[in-house]
Amino acid sequence: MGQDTARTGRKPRADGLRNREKLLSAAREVFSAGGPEASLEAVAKRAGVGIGTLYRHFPTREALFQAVYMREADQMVSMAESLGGLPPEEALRTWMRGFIGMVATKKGMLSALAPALDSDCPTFADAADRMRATAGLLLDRGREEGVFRSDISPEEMLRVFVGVCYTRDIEGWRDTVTRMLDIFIDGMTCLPDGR
Amino acid sequence: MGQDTARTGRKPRADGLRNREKLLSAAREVFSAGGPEASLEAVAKRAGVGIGTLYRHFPTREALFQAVYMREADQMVSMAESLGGLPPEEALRTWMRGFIGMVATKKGMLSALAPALDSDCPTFADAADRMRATAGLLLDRGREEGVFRSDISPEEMLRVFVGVCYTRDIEGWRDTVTRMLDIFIDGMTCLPDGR
DNA sequence: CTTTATACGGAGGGTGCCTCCGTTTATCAA
DNA sequence: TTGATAAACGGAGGCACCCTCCGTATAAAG
Repeated sequence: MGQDTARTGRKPRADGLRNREKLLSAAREVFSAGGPEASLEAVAKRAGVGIGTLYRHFPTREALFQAVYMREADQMVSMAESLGGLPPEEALRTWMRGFIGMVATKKGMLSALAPALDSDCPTFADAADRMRATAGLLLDRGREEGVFRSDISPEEMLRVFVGVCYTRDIEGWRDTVTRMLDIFIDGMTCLPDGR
Repeated sequence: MGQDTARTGRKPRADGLRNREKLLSAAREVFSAGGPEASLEAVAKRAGVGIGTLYRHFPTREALFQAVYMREADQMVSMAESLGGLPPEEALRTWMRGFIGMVATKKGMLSALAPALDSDCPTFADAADRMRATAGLLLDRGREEGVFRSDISPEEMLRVFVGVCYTRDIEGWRDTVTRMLDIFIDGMTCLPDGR
């Protein structure tokens, strides 16, 4: 849509913005119900919009994912900010649980997050950066106090979170995944006696 | 193919067996080159066989994956057996490295392994069982000696291995993944002082 | 009310999935 | 050998989805 809006200084068209919103909420519904590989044509239909319109707004499936779940990424960021009071390890574990909870409801999120970590599209690379920065903050705080080992980067930690969460679709998914990541964090902590 | 071979006691047809082999090696090549979502029609073509023949031998994409990578699963099993001499923790870490090495070359393997863990098709559930049993063996040995904690099942550990490996396609993938899983195993070990 | 930049919609060409069934062929028994 | 028959073959065809392209519609600006 407004690829030249900036160039000509015109106001963005109202119908364009409206359709964008319709598409986003349709996508949210469709991906929730049908999983992340639901058909894009179904999304367009649900939004009451032509398939061409969908593609103009979101040139790739991933672009749509990322737009849909950007909000969630922001929630993760602001949640981390509210964790400032806790001791680092507890903060990280709490954040990790929040992450899992987020994934638990929004099944499409992983499909958005994983590629977002590599994305070079500026808009979304930005969201990914905020996530990375957030994770980095939690890690650094712990490192300063000598709680976490230092041979792991924020990005790597995020990738592990994402990877372990991929294991979906089993009874007791949430408990299992939480336990697994708790074990991982155990491994990340330096013990008082030097490890 | 031989759905009634057993019933009528006829020898299985030679061309059937031949085509099965041709399909398997074609699949191996095509999946190596084009990734796990390469087209099945390409596989059939490469094997010099009709698409119908492919589907008769392997009714689903997963069935084909699993058949292709069954061999690799067996290698993992027999590798574990050769690790009997090592102390449990070292054995597990070595096996884990072997696992990563396997995934590093056969990119399609993950797509086979993950669903195989849930599969109810008897033939392949069997391969998955052997993997589970193997992992269980490594774990149990360690538990007896009080090296590993006991709140993790073989299956869960495998799922973590698989999940973390999903993080592909980055510079230094192999080192990163190895480091991450080493950290996970650190978390799995009980420290002498009680944790 | 015109002009024009924007956006819309969906037809259409392409690819891949999977099924179905007429044809071919390997095995077996006579 | 030679038929009979079970087993396997192959690819046409129906379907769903992907994505592009372009004629049409319409909101903003003057």
